[in-house]
Amino acid sequence: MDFRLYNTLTRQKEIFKPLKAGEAGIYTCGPTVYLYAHIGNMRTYIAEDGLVRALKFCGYKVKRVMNITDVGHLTSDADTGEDKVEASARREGKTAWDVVKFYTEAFFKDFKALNCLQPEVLCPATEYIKEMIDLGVTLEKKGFTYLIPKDGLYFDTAKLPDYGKLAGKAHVEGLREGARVEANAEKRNPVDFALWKLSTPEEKRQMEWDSPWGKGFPGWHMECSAMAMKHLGETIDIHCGGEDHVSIHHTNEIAQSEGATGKTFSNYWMHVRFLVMGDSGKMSKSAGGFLTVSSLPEKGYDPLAYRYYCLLTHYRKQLEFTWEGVEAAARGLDGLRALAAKVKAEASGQVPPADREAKYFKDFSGALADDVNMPAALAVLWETLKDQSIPAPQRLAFALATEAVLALNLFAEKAAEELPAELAALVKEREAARKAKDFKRSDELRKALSAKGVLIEDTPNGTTWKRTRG
RNA sequence: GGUGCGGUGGCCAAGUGGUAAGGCGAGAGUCUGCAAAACUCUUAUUCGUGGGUUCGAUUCCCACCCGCACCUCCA
Repeated sequence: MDFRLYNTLTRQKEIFKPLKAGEAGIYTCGPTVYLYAHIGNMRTYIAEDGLVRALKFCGYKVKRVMNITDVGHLTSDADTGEDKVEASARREGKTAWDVVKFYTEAFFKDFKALNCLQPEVLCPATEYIKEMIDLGVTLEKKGFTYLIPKDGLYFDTAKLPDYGKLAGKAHVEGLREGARVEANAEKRNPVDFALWKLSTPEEKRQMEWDSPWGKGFPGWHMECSAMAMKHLGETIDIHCGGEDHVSIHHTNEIAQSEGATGKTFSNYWMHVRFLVMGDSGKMSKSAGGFLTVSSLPEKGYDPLAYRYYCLLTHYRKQLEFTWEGVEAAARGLDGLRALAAKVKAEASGQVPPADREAKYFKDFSGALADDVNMPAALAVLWETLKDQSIPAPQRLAFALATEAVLALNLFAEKAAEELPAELAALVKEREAARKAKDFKRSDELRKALSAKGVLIEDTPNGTTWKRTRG
């Protein structure tokens, strides 16, 4: 089956043709570790995880490379401002290296909580300084660069005829004409960007390295070009990232890489649209109040309810975040798990291999292969699990198979929850009252428990309870 | 100012040139002391507005209205 992917470069869905049959080399822009990642960031990682898992499900051997930006990302993309990591270190009174370590660990904690697969290769930018310098030297030799004294080595975008092809020529022309105030008048073109920034005496950087141009640190775009080519070759299959990277970061990666090699940098570009906050404004790091993955359990939600929420909307459509939406997703996921548990019980221990020739299986993989259409894939799962005409063991086998791509812990055993002694006593008292047919007292107690977030359920096998969210 | 995207039932959301997946919610029934849970059923002749192409458009084209994002730090 053909795997189709929307390619930002051509603005259309294309059949994915890998460089090596059956394999996919993917580079995904990772986090800048100067602060916690927020749930908007995580939407992108969930979508990329979906791509990786979908390709694997469809039989591809995937090598995913993800960078950790631990140096060189300035507070402004115009190559001005402070290095984010250095700024964060100063703010928190830590060393830059401690900041990086702390937020890298925090990131992967969230990453795992959302069931994102660990990338095959992880690369911190600070471990690839040599590769970045080499790339700068190559570009310099080929005449793509110029040096601004006491500032840095810059890429001359006028030297690359198709500069800006990813974002669209007209778009780059718009930038060139300077809709924005140009912060650095010494640049030859407003869209030129730094390959290497020189340390300045007043700056007192914690992270800096020697280079042919002087002591300093790499420009933000350098790491992705250097590391992607190091691990995946001069041309890679798929490059992913958030939609904001189209016009600057990825455009400049292309400029650096293609300038240096003369070859196509990436055959396919996949961009995930933003999660936006409905009422509380923009989801951004600079805005301060942003939600992290840990906000979810704090509100009583399984982080995977957020994964499900993201999967419910196609990655190329803007997703508006609301707590109501998370609630609906959480209920949906609960329902899906309950359905899965029921099917498992019906299957009574039988787990045959999944029938890959069955219509539902093909529908499911077809949805994945159609530009990673997760909402459609989920619909297939729901319909299949409910379809009584399919033997339960077959449905179970299918559900288990879909976990490889949906990763929603459908069959997770719920940890036995303990109720505080006083509430447990109320549950017992109510059960006794109910047995004695004292329904008035029984209903009072049920109401009281409900007010404390405990929902009573009377089953033929006795009374049970469960926590409600709140 | 530049670029791009979207408007589908109460809400979220797939989708297609031949008459609308799925989820949440809601309503009815079964069950229950009553509930809850579960199960069954129901819930858009209609896809922003106005034109056009077509035997036929929600799906293609044009115009318009509305909303949003990116180009500032973002994924």
